[in-house]
Amino acid sequence: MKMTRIEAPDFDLAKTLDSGQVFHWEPRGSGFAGMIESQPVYAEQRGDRLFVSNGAASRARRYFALDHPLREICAMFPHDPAMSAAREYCSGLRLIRQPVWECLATFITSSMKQVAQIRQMSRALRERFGTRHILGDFELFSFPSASRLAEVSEKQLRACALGYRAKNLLATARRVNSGEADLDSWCTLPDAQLRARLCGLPGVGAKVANCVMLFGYERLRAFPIDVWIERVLRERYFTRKRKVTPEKLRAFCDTYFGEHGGYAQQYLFHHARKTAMRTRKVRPQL
DNA sequence: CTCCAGGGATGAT
DNA sequence: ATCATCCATGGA
Repeated sequence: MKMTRIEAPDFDLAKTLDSGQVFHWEPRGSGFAGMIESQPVYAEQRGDRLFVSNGAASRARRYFALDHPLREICAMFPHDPAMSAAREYCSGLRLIRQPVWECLATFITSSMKQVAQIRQMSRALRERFGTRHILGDFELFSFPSASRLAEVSEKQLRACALGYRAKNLLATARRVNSGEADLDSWCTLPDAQLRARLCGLPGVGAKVANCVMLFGYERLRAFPIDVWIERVLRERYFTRKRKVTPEKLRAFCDTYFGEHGGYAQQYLFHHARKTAMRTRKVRPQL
């Protein structure tokens, strides 16, 4: 396969794709294969260089946010023990610029699911309702558009293991398809209004809205609070304090972590999740 | 087997 | 305004 070389300092492709922000990239050869918008892409990292299949360089640079000043962003994180450990563990992790609909739909399916299951649902939706592409020896499927999903049945979505999420995804797809929810035009809204619009969609609450703002709309201040982050906050920032209400957590996150709070959040999330997985493997009991 | 997962909507206090 | 419950599914 013909490849194009991209300079990619301060970037870790594998870590970025394994950090729970995007769910469809799969290991192939010595790299990864996935879709960027409607283009099939193979990407492989060698040191500070990223090699991508021909014709994908421009999209890849933007998708992987290689223009984010990562060193400066990390330097602006708060300096506390939890944050420092996460910063060191997650070096090279970047926040991807995802297509908004794909991001929204995927995170509607994410509620009360593990990352491995979100990947399975994403794959099922793509294979059944997306468009098939061939790239060398690889077969890839685009994420189905809102108009495509708007015409399938709830039963078909449940067959993708969506469970109770099927109804929400279908209802949101129909609102987007009808134009009642114009995701593209929302990119000019200030954070609070964008969040309010997103939360008006079926299956979208504060957590999913913040994920879509962060991963889809590039609102780097958005700070999703899920079960992992809440655990980190209670254990590392609110140690031995009673009456830590959701509002207190929210207020703390929105002020303490600053301008790039979403980056800080992703680093804390990835660090917590990966270290927990490791200790479970090493110590099965207890 | 039990417990839990990148939660949200709804109805009861 | 908080709080409890239910919602499907499968990994660990």
